[in-house]
Amino acid sequence: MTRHNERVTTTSADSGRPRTRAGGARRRGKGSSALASERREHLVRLAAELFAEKGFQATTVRNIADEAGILSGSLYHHFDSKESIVDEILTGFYNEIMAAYRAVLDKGMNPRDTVAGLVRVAFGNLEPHRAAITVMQNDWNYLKGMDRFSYLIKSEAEVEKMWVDTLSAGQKQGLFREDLDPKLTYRMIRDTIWVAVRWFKPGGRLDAQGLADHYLKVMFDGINVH
Amino acid sequence: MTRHNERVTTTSADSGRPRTRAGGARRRGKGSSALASERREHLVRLAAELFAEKGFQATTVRNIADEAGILSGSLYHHFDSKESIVDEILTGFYNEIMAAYRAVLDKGMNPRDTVAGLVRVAFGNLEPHRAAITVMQNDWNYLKGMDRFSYLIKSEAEVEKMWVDTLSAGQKQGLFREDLDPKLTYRMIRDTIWVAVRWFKPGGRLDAQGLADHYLKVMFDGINVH
Amino acid sequence: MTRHNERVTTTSADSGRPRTRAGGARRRGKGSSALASERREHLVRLAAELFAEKGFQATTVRNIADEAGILSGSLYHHFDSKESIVDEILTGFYNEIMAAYRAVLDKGMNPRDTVAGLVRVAFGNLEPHRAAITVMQNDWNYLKGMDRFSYLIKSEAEVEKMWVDTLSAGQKQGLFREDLDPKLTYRMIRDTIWVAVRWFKPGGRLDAQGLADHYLKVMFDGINVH
Amino acid sequence: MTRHNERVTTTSADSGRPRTRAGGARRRGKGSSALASERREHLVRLAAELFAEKGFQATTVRNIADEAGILSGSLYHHFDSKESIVDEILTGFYNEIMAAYRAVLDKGMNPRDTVAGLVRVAFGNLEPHRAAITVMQNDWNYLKGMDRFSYLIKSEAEVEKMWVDTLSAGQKQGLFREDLDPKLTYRMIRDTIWVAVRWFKPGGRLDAQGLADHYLKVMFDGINVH
DNA sequence: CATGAATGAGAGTTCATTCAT
DNA sequence: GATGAATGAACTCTCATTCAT
Repeated sequence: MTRHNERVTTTSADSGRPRTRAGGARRRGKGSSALASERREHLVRLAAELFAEKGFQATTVRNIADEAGILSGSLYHHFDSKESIVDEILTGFYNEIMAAYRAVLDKGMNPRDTVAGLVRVAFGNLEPHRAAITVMQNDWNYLKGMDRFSYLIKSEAEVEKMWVDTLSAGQKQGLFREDLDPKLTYRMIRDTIWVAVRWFKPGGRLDAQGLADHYLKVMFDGINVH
Repeated sequence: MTRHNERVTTTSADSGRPRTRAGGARRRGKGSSALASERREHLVRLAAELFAEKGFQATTVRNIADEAGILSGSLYHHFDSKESIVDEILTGFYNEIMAAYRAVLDKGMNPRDTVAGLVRVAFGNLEPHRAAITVMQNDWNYLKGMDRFSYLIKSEAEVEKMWVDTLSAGQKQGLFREDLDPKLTYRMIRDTIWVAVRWFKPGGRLDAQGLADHYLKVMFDGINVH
Repeated sequence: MTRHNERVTTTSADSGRPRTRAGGARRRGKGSSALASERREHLVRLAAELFAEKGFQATTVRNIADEAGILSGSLYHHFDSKESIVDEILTGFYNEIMAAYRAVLDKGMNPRDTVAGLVRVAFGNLEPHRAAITVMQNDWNYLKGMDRFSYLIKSEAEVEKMWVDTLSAGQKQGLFREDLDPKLTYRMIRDTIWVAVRWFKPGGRLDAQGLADHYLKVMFDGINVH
Repeated sequence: MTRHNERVTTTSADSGRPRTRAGGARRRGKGSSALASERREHLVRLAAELFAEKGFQATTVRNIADEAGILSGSLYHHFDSKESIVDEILTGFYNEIMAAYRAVLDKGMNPRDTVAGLVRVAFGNLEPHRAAITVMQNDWNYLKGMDRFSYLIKSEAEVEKMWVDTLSAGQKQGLFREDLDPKLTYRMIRDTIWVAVRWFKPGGRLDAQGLADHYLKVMFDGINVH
């Protein structure tokens, strides 16, 4: 359970991604396991901050180790590799947001309320998953080249389908304008939300839900006076 | 004329940024200058493509040299450093877009048309400056830490002022809704436009101006049916 | 305790010289420290030999690593840079000799005996600090250009003061000829001693103290028969 | 006559040192030859200044070319290599000083006056050959490793013989103290003179001959009051 | 004679990773 | 679990030198 590189993706079968050093015998009592897990999560959080601040490539494993007060080699007791750390960060984010998105859809609301719900979910993740989202924004171009992260592409495709279906349904029901390209519209909405992570400061003038409200206003009715 | 590190920033006084190796006597005839400049620009374009594709850090100078069919050391005949190449890319982009933005403002149109004009300028740069914009999107977090690129921050501030002033004027004239935060709105608009570079493919279904039209519709009137 | 770049200069306050990579948390037990220090000193000695033999610039870090039987990159586990190695070499030498000089002065002998004492101290360092002195003689011109080594200039000034004061006092007391320029005389003495490192071979006909005796004879009474 | 790498050593047969590119046909009218020679000498002087200031290794051919207002490649119209430039500098110095030393010996004076003459010759070269002497002092360790400069070692041996013979003769004639080692004494004298180049400033309080006088006083009679 | 572009070897340095203790 | 030493590959950059124009 606390093996290296653990990732539970609820969406895709965890097929075929490599799992280095997996075979070794590693059993432990329950108590220490929990402690180990805590330590591990702590390290992941430290790493996430650094990745967000300086970028994945620019962050060295020594940076992370320094922050944790250990030597860089010692990190390899907890993680297979630098990649597996960022993997853990992103997986955590994706698991949560996918579940939240599905919960919105499962409510079976009308398309307008569904869209509002999805937007609120996204903005709601801005604070708790700030680091993961920042990494996605800044380092996606680099990470996407690695087989290991192909699951992100799959999840992204699933999210796109959720949105496009909802937007199209909204058009059919006369809620949304007919002259919009659902795919294009989705992309704009998505990007606008996530990119906010670059300047959003928790504890600033507006909190995440205030931002969501502001954004929904513009998105639904535009900036013009009608 | 063909000195290393040449950059003409129309905005900021070019004060104090280092100009390596420039000191020596270097005067030249005339004809060769144009040829040298062509070669140089060719190399810059090659580098821009690679930076856009793989990221600034992940692109090695050998990658660039390989692409140009020369050895990595030979690049240093044309450029001081890897940084000075990306500098040239970004400066070219900023010089052009700043001039275009100012031209829009100088027309003295009403705020709505001005906003439309600014948006069209931005989308219009998506194709010719695709690489530069991609680098800005993906590597900004890394580049911003370097003194050398502080001019980008200055330019960015100037652009923000253009937008915020225009949006505020529009609100005063009753063109834009009063309940919008101009600064927040600007940021959303800005990010939404630039981030499009990630998926925009020249020669696709919509060209840049088609995108601009689509975007202006949503921005001005929202996705709702009124 | 075993941090990189450690240097204890007893003369100058260690103000403001950079201490790369030092920031991270780094605390240690005790026993290993001594071993680490031994390894480090061994490497410093190897490097010193090479610097003395081939010059600082002409000695590559790969040369040093080869001599130590490791890879060049591994040196950076122990030292920040090539410069920090030579720094360590020179600091060790300066700390020792400054202390020895001060000890001579603290005895409060008459100027003639003091001068003799200083000369003997200098010659006495020829063997144990042969490499450092050689580097000072051959590479000073290069090293003096670096901020990092400004402490050498300060120490040198302090030494000059010791000598000039002693020589002047000797003149006042009628021990040394009045028609000598103390500063000029000091420089001649100093250079004559240190430059001997170029041909002095430990285990040769004369040992360092034999040399000192020979030199003192010439210095005090000249080569003429009186 | 104006071929690359020209060196006329009056001492040693110019045996076997490589002469790159020597074969090529290169004839010229007398007038242009003189001009070329002037240009060449100018470049050598520029290079000598730089070598003296920064050291041979630390001076790049670009440094030299910059100083001359040309491109680095253009230097190779005048010289085979960086080494051949320093060779020219040192050869010029050695030719002159060897001739001057021999002239002193040829006067057949008594050993004391001969020693004084040799010392004055040496100090007299401090100003006109400051750069060459500086290079010898600072870069000798590096240059001595190259076959090309073996002639320096030969000349040095010849000079040593001149001195040692003179000092020994002086001892036999009862002019110099018996308890001195001639070889050791010679080395001290030699080093003390040349090393003065490090701090000797033309136009300072003492000119070269003033320095020589000061030095001869100390050397002959010591610093003690008798 | 000079230019300008390129070569090719090698420099110092970085860094993810391994592993015996 | 952690240390500390090391690996090995790669990186940016430098520089003497060559040569077609």
